[in-house]
Amino acid sequence: MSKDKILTEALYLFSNKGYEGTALSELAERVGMKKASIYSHFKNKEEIFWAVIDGAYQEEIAKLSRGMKDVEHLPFRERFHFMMDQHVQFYKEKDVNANLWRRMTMFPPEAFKEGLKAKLLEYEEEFNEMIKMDLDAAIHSGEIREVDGETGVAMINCVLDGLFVEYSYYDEAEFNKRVEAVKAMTWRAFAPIEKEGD
Amino acid sequence: MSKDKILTEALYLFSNKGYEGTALSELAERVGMKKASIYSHFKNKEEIFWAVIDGAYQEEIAKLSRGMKDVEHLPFRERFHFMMDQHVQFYKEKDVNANLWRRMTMFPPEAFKEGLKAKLLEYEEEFNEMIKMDLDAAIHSGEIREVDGETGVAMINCVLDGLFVEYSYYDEAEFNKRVEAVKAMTWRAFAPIEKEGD
DNA sequence: CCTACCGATCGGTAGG
DNA sequence: CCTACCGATCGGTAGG
Repeated sequence: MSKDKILTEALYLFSNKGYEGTALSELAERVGMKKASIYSHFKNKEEIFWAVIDGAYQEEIAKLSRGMKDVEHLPFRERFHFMMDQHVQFYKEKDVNANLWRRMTMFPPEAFKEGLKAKLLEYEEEFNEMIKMDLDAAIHSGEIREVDGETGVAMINCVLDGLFVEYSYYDEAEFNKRVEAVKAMTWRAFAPIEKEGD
Repeated sequence: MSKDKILTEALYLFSNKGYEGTALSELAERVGMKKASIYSHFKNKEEIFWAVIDGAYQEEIAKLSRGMKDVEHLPFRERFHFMMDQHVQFYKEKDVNANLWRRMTMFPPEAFKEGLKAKLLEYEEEFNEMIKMDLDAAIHSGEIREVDGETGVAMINCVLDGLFVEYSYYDEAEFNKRVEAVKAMTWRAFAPIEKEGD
């Protein structure tokens, strides 16, 4: 369907050039139609924008809970590494989605600022709730050191955000080295005192 | 001088609206002259861009080495907290500079990508070299746990990058809570095993 | 889904 | 530092 094709190409362009940086003429060319024809499918550029954002958001929420289900039987340390790797993998392979997220988080088009913020906080709350429960369980089983739930969650969020940024300015090899370093160091912050990890 | 005024206002606009998002007509209006008059001071928009970037870069380098000098006599743990706070302070107060940095790191205008990357890596190398020496000294004096230099540097960079991003999407109070959490947890990753910090 | 067009705005120039 | 203008491109519409 043409409508889907428009959304796919719009995702690509918004992700790489931003909202204002994307011309409908270029979008039309990628889709293989004339600019005016886009208006048979969408009311205006803004409507395309929200359709793209909603699509990306749904996809992420689904992926998140799918990923969590897969590993709930593993020991915490492995869950931790898995979660880090999953996010890193996401930064790498679904460049379009991750990039769109990056852009809209940090530099939302002025007019859509409020709406975007709401969507992002919604996502984060869901994520935080999952992590906090996970940490509590790991503390009780002695798999990690005592830590306040919010503090642990804040730390994990922060290193993920850091890697999120760094992916866009290091080459692949350097980035991979940094991911391993950060995983090891973050683990040291959580690890029980007696049995030192690495 | 009008030229300085142009640069000041251009810094503000590039920082808040990006390069392509800044119209020379708006810049002129802020400066208090007509658009065409800008061309008596600069060859074109691109020349304004590089003048702004160079100014911001020089300012950062100067601030970095000034800050480091101030604290070299303190114990590592305090140096560590100071360095974190200094960066956070920078994110907060010089919103223009930090925001420009954020933008140009993550979403450089296509044409200036290469030039910007070079400048950023230059800055980072300087920063990394300072941190690595600092870590080595702290390991020798037993103030922190044994850690590979690059690994430690990568960790510090990552949490700073994470906070860098997060500043733009939390409110002040929430952000401050996160800064404290991340400082405490990062310190746990570096702290000696015997004497637990917090 | 197209041709043909709109008013507005962009970066930049001529000429003073 | 200004008035007056340029060609190109923007999002969007009329009418089929």
